[in-house]
Amino acid sequence: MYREFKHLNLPVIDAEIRQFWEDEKIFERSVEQRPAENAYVFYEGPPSANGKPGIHHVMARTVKDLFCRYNTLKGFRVARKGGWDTHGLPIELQVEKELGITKEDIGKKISVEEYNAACRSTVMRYKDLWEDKTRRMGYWADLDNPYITFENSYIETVWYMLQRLYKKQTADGQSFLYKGFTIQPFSPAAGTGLSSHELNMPGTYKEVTDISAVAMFKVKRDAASAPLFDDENEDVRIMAWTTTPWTLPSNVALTVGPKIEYVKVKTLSPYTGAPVSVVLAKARVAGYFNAEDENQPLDSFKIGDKKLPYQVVKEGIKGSALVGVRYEQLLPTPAASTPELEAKGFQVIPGDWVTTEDGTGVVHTAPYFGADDFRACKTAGIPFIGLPNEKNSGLPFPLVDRQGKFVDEVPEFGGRYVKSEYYPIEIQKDKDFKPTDLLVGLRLKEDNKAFKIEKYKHTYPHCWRTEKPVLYYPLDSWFVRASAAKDRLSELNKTINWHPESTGTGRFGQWLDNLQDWNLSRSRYWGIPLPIWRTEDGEEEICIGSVMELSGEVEKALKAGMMGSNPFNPTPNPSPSGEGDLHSGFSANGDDLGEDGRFMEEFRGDWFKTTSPERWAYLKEFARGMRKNQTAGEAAMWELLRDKQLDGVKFRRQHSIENFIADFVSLEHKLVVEVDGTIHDFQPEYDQIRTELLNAVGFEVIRFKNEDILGHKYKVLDELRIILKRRKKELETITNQNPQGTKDFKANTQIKSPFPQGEGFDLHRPFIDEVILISPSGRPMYRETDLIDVWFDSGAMPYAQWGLDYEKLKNGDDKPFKSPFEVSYPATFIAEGVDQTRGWFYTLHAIAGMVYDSVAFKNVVSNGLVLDKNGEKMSKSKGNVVDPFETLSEFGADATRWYMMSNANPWDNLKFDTGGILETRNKLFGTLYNTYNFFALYANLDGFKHDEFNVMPYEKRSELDRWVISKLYSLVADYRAAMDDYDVTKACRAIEDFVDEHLSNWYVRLSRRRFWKGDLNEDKTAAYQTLFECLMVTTQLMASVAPFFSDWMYRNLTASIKEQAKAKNTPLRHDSVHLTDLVQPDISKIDLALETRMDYAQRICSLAFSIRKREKIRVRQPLQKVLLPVLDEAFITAVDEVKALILSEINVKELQYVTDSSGLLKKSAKANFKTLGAKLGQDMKDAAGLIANFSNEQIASLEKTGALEVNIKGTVYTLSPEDLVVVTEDLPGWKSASDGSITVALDVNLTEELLAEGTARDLVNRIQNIRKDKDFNVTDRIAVRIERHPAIVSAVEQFGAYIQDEVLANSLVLADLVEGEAVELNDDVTLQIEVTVD
RNA sequence: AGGGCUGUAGCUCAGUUGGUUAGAGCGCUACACUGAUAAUGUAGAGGUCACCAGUUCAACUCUGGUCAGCCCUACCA
Repeated sequence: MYREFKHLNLPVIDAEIRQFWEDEKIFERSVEQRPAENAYVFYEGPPSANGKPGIHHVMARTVKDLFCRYNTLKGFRVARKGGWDTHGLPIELQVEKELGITKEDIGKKISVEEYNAACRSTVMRYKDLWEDKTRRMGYWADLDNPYITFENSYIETVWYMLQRLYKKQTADGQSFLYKGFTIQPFSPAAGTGLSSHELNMPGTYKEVTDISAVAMFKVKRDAASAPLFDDENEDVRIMAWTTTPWTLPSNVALTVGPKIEYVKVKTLSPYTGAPVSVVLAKARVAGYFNAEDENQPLDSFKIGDKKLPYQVVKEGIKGSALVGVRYEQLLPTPAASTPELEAKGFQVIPGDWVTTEDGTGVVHTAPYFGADDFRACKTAGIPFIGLPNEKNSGLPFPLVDRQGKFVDEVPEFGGRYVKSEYYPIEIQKDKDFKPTDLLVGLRLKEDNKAFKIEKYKHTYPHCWRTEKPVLYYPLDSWFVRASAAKDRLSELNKTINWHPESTGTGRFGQWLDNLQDWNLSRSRYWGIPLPIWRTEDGEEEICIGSVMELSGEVEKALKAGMMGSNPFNPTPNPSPSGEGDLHSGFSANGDDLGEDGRFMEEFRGDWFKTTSPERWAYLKEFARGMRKNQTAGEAAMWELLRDKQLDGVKFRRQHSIENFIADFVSLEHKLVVEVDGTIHDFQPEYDQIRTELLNAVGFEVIRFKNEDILGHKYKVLDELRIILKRRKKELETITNQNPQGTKDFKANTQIKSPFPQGEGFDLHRPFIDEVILISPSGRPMYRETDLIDVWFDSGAMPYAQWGLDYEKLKNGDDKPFKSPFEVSYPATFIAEGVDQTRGWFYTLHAIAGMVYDSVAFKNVVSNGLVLDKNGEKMSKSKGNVVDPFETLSEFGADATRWYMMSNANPWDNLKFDTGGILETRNKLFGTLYNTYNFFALYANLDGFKHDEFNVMPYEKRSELDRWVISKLYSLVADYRAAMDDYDVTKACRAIEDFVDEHLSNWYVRLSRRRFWKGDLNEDKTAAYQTLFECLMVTTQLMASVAPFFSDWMYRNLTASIKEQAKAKNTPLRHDSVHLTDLVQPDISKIDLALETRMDYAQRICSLAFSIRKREKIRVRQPLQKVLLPVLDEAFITAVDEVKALILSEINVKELQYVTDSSGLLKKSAKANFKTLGAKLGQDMKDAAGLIANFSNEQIASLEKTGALEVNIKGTVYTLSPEDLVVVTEDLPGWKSASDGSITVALDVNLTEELLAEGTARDLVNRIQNIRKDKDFNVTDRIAVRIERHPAIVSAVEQFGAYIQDEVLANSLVLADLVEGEAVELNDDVTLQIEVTVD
C-alpha cells in the first residue's frame, strides 16, 4: 500500500523525517558509503555562537547544504566538519557589556583570567539554538566533532602557520611576518586598532556633521618666504582646511601640491577685521571669496558682514616655490616642544596627493593622525610632535592618548575627548556642552588664526561595534606582508570559479590587485596569542610554531632559571598515529618540581624568594641603573618610604620580583608601589601584564602618579596607610587558610590553568604571557602582547581543523597536519555571504597562497544579503527581523529553502517575504503532494505495486507516457548541467516548471481517465509506471534543496517494495533518497520530436479553449469538428500522433486538416529579419513592407520554385523560402484563433445529438458532485433516479449507458417524483437527482 | 570620491550570440473546469524595458553619459 494523506503539512513531514534521519543515522551513512578517495571537499566557515542565528544563516547554510547533498548523490564523499568561531572583538565587547566594565577595567576590576573565562563561557551561549536551527533547517554537518578555534590544537596549528610566514622571506630577504609602526584606524571606545576588514563592515562609514576649520598659519619672514612679502609688516598667512580641528595642536607641516598654482590674496580676517594676506590655491579662491567682492575697498568691511572684500595681489606661485617656507606653530604645546621640532617642524612640504577639489589646496599635516600625513612627514624628514617618551628612546607620545583624550599637557584642551561622541550621552546633551573641535575653533577665532569655522557634512569611519568614530592613531603592529604576494594571489584567484563571477573578478580581484599588508595585531585578551617572544630591546626574537617547540624553549628557559616550571612538562608526546589529544600530554598540576624545585631549595634568604638567583643577577644591573636615574616622582616617593618611616614598614626600592623590577616593595605586606610617569599611558599593555604577574605571585600593586606625589604628598601617605592596614589583615587570613600559601613563592609561580586537572594548559592569555623564554644570548624574551586578528583563525581552518601531527612535524613534512588533511585540501567548494569577500574568502586565499602557493578553494558561491520584503536591511531597531524558528515551524524547512533558492539567484539580495514561501508551498509542494496522493489513491485501488524488474519498455508505452518521460530526462540533463555550474536557481526553476506545467497540468490531467477507468490493464500499468518514475526522479532531483519532503515521498513510494528491493539489491533498496545514486541523464529517453509535437498539441488545445471561451461554449459540450490549416506535411504527421489527445482534451469529435489544395487556406508572409537583415541592410524596412503584402500566389511561387526576385528601390534581391515566415490567416467563415504559426478553427454548430451529449456530460458531473458531497467511496456502486425534466429526457435516453458507466451506477431511472438533491443544470433548469449506494 | 552589481507589469523575477506581438508566477477582474481541490484552465486589465545620446537596416539587448538603489573600496585635508 502507498500511504495516503488528507492534507499537506510540511512541518509535520519535517519532524517525521528528522527523527528518521537521526534514528537511522542517514547523514553518517550518506557520507560513509562513498569511497574516501572520491572526495568532494567542503569547508564550513565557522559561525560564532555568541549571537542568535538569523534567517540569513538559513540562506547561507541552504546554499552550503544543497551542493554537498547534490554531490553526495553524485557519488562523492562529502565530509562536513562543523566548526565554531570563538574569538574576537564581538565576544569581548559582549562580555564587557554584560559585566558592566570597559577595556580599561580588565586587569583591574577583573583579572584577565576571569575575563577570558567569561568569554569562554559566553562564546557558546547560543550553541544549542544553533544546533537546533541546524537540525530543523536540514543542514547536514558533523556537529559532534567540530573544530573550535579556542582549543589548543587549533591554536598551535595557527601558530605553525604564522611561523611559516615568519620564516618565509621575500626575494630581498624580508620576512612575511614583521613588526611595524603605522597610522591605523583605532577605536578609543573599543580600545583597539581595527583591521581593514573591520573598517569595511557595513554601516562603518556614516555621514556626520563635524566642525571644519580653515586656519591661517602665520608665515615667518626669512629667505625662503621673502618673495611672499610686499613689505616688512605685512601679515602673510597660509590657509589650510581641516575637518578635524582637534589635530591642529599636532600640526607640524603644511603640504602643498608642487605643481599647483597658488595666489596671495589681500583681505581681512573675517572674525577680527585685521588686514591679512592669505595664500591658497588659485583654483580655490572662488571657494572662499565671492567674485562680486573682488577689489572692493578693504575698509568698507565690518565684522559680521557677509561681503568680504579682497584683492588678488600675487599670482603664479608654484607649490614647489612654497616648499621650505616656515610658519609659526598654530597652537603650541610647550611640553611637546623640542629643539629638533623647532628646527625642522612647521614648514611647507610637498605632497603629490594634494588636490584642489576641496579646501584650500594646502593640507594641514599632523603625522600621528593621518596615514598620508605620516608618510609625507617621514619623507620630508619632519619630526613628529608629542610628549617626550622617557623610557623608549623612540618616537614621542602623541598629544592624544589611547582613550581619545588630549593629554593633560595640551593647554586649554588637556583632558578633553577629541570627539564629542566619546563623552557619555548625558554630557553630550547638556546645553552647555561644546565639542572640542568647536573650542579649538573658538580659540583660533579669538587669536585671529581662523578664516572660517563652520559645520561640515561628510562621511567618517566608525567603529563597527561601538558605533563611535574611529581615530587614526600611531600603533605598533605585527603585519603579514601580503603585498609581497599580491601578484601571485591575483594569479591564483584567476583559477577559482566564483559565483557570481563578478565577485571574483571585480570585487575580490580588484581588492587583491591593491593589496595592503595585513595588520594582524589586536590589543585584546580573548584570542589567539601571537607566538612571538622578544627581548625587551627587540634585538632577539623567536616565533614559536607548536606547543612541542614551545615546550622545548621553556626547558631551555628553565635551565637558565627564567621560569618556575614547565607547564608543558612532560614534553607532549602524542601518539604516532596522530590521534592523540594534545591536551593529555600536559601536566597541569605543580607537583613536579623539576630542576626548578631543586634550585629553589638552595636559597633560603628572603632576598631571593621573589625571583630566581639567575634572574636576580641579570636584573641587578638594570635595578642599579634605575636607582641612579630615578625620576622626580620616584625620588619623592622614596623620601616618604625609606627607613621604615611609614608606620615602620620596610620598603625596598627597585627590587626584582619574578622578571620585573618593582619601583618600591614591601615584602612583608606583599605590596608593590609603582610611580607612574606619563610613559605608562603609552604602554598600558605592558603595565597590565606586570600587574597580573605580580598579582599571580601574591603581590598587590598600587600606582601613584608623579603629580600626586609631587603635589599631594599627604593624600598619598594617607592612602598608603589605609592600604597597608588592609593588606596586613588580608595576608593574615590567607596564611591561616593556607599556611603554605604565600610564604612559599614556588607554589605561586606555578602557572595556573583554567582547566580541571589533567586537561592541560590553556594557551590563552594571561597564562601564555607568563611564559618567559631565553634568547640565544641568554636574555629573557617576553611574549609580544598582541593577539592576532580572528580572521586569521578562520582563514587557517583548512589546516587547524585537523591539528598538527607531531610525527609529520618531526619528519619535516611540508604539511604536517593530521589526517584526513591529505584528501581534504584544497576545498572543492565553499559558500558564504558576500560580506565575507574581504573576510573569510580573503584570509583562506591569502594564507593558502602565501604558505603553500595554492588556492584554498576551487569553487565558491557568495550569497547576497537577506533583506526584509521592502528591500530594507533587517535590524533589531527597525523591528523587521525575521525569526528563523518561526518561519521554519510555520512553513517547514523545504518550502523556506526552496523559496530562498528559487526566487532569485543566491548572490542577489533576497527580499524575504513569507508570501513567497506560501506560494512555493502551494505551487510546488502542493502540486507534487497532490500528484503523489492521486497516484497513491488509484495505485492502492488497483493494487498496483511498482516492480523494478518488470517495467514496460518505453517503446510500448503511449505517446503521452513517452512524452513525459522525455521531458523528465530533459529535466535531468538541464538540472544536472545547472547544478554542476552551481546555478541552483536555474535548477529549481526547471523542476518547478516540470512539476507544474508538464507533469501535473498536462500528463496527469490528460491521464486521469486512464487511472480511474477499468481494470489494471497494460495501458494502465504503463501509466502507473510512468507516473512512478516521474515522481521518483523528481524527488531525487529535489532532494538537495528540499531534503525532507523528497525523502518523505521517496519513502512513501518505496515502502511497499523495500523488502524486495533490498533482497534483490535494486536501485530502490536505499532507506533514504539521500543514499541513492543520482539518476543519469539518459539521452535515449529524450525524444525532441515528440516534445515538439506535444507542444503543438498543447498550443492547439489552448487555442481551441480560447475559441470556446469567446463563443461561450462550455468544454463539456462536445463539438463536431476542429480544423487545422497546415503549411507542410511534417506538421500533419506530427499532429496526427497526438490527435487523440487533442480531441479528448478539447472535447471535439474529429480533426480535419486544411491544406493548400483545399483552396480555403489564406497565407500571409512576414519578413524573417534575422536572415534578411544581413542581406538587405538599409533596404530592410521597405522589404518588410513589401513582403507583408505578398499575395497567396507570390508566396506559393516562392515555396514552389525556391526563389523569388523582388525589386527594392532599384536593387533586385532574390528571396529564398527561409527569408519568409509564412503563417495562415483566419479561415473565413470559421471561428478561429492563432498563435504564431498555428491556427485553429472550430466548428461551433450544435446538433441535437451534440446537445444531448453535452447534457449527458453535465448530468455526469452533477452526479459525481453528489457522490462527493455524500462522501461515497470512489468505488461505491450507486443507483440514480433523475426527475423527468424535458431538458434531459433525450440526453438520458441516448446516453444513459454512458452516464451509468461514468458514475458507476447500477441503475439509472427517470421518475416523475424524485426526492433527492436539487441540482442546477443551467441557468434555466433545476431538477432533482437522487443518488444512493446500491 | 572610486569600483562592482542592480533598475523590465502593482509585487517577485525570466528574457539565450541585437531581429519586429517583451514573458512567467503572484495579486486584481470575469468566465469556465473540478472523480488531484489550500488546486486548475481561458480571457482581460496592467510596460515609454529608469532616463538621455550614440552605433546599426534593426537596441530591453551593444557603447557612452545621467539618475536611483544596494554592496564594496577609501581618513584627499
